[in-house]
Parts: sequence; structure tokens; C-alpha cells
Amino acid sequence: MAEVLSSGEELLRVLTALASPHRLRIIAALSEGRTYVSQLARQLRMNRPLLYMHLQRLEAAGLVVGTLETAQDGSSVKYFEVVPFALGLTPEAIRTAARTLDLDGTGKDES
Amino acid sequence: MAEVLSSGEELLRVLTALASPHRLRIIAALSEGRTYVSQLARQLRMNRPLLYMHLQRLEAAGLVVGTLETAQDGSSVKYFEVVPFALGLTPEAIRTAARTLDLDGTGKDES
DNA sequence: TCAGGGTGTCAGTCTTATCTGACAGGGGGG
DNA sequence: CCCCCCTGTCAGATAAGACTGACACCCTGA
Repeated sequence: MAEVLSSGEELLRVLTALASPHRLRIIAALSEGRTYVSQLARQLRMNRPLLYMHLQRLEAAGLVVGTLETAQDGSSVKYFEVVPFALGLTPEAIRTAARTLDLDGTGKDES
Repeated sequence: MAEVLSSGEELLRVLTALASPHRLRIIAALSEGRTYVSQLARQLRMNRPLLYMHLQRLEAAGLVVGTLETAQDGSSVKYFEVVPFALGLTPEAIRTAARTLDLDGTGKDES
């Protein structure tokens, strides 16, 4: 994933996804290896539904991916792993991205 | 400014500062040259107190700097300019920064 | 003296994100 | 059967951020 930001919306989505201490910790934890939700919830000491929401937010931004796997014993476990990304953030990059940025920031597609 | 993030708090501050369409536009505008507040407010079509708040947020994150200058005619004008930064964002960088990250994210200085 | 342009700050409102507890399942194993 | 561990989703409370209009103040030039 080259993470060549296509639009300002995309950049904004990634930035808002990362702008949270919980989500930073989630990325940090997942960068050491994939885990499933409940396990990660215990590890990070946070409420599972809350973790769930943050994971969805990260996934919506394309920073992590989750796969629901069925173990040998038939139980369903949802594993998450981080998507390798490299985002170079400079004023110039922001200026470029900001050209395609919705004024109100609603994120609606205006194509 | 090498922008070697010292702590996770710092990274978080920068990220939350950038995670806003208005502030991205502000950075974009300032990257083309310095301006003063009222001028920028007209240019970006936003309320001056609002812009003021966003500028303070950006300044607190160290992304812009403002200097109150006294023109020849004696009037006070506050100019802002962007601080050149280059932030490389990868899962590994986040993992490193997250080590020094407050659990509750209150942002209190714990040095 | 008055109009005009600037800065700085405030109380109050409104919108958004965050967080919690609880619930409905599915499946395995004692 | 009951107990345990997992997923997925919800309404509702709470906290945080965004935003507005108005005010006090400074200096200049007509």
C-alpha cells in the first residue's frame, strides 16, 4: 500500500482516524502482530464495544483490516491486522491534498 | 525543524491539530505565504474568532507561529506563518511513539 | 468626533464523538 | 443442562469540540 493520498477527504479520514490515543495504541499493538478483538480488549484494558468502534473507524480509514475466521473448533474469531502504510506529512503535501477538500467537511461525494 | 517526535503526546497533539478540514485549509493557505488573521479570515470565509481558535490549536501543536507586529502606521497586525515540518507516519513510528503515551490521553505533562 | 480596520476574549449554544451497560445470538465442553 | 468465550449491535448518558455573536480596546485618517 503506497498510500498515495488521492483526495483531501482521504487524508482527512486517515488523520481523524489516527487522532486518538486509543487508536494509536491499537495501531501500536497490532503492529506487533495480529490479534482478535476480545484478546485485544483485555490487552489494552478497554471495553470491547468501545474497541470495536475504534477498530471500525480504523478499518474505514484503511489502516487496519479485519477477517472473521472460523477456528478448528468452529468458534468464530475476528482477527485484525495493521495495513502497512507510510504517510509523508508536509505543508506542501497538505496544500496539494487540500485542493480536493470539501469546504464543510461532510465527506459527501460531490463528483 | 526536524520534527523528531519526542513523545506520544506530541504526536497526538499534532495529529489532532491536523485532523480538521478547516485547519488543513489553514495550513494550505499559510504554506503559500504568511498572512494576518483578519485577512486569512476573509480569504477562507470563516468567522474570525473561529479562525483564531484554530490558529491557536495549530500553534499549540507547533505547526504554525504567530507574531504580533506593529506596522509603520502603528496598527497592530498578527501575522502567521507555517513551520516547515516533515512527519513520517508508519505503524512502526506509531508503535515507538505510543510507548510514551498517557493511557487516558489527558495530555498532562508528566516529564 | 466618527467611521474603519485590527486584535483579543467571553458566555452560550449546538453538534459531534466517545463511552458504557445490556442484550441477542453462536458454538464447545463439562 | 449450564457455563464459558466469542461476535455484533443498540439506546442512552457523558464529555469534548466546534461555532456564533457580542464586547472592550487600540490606532489612523477624514
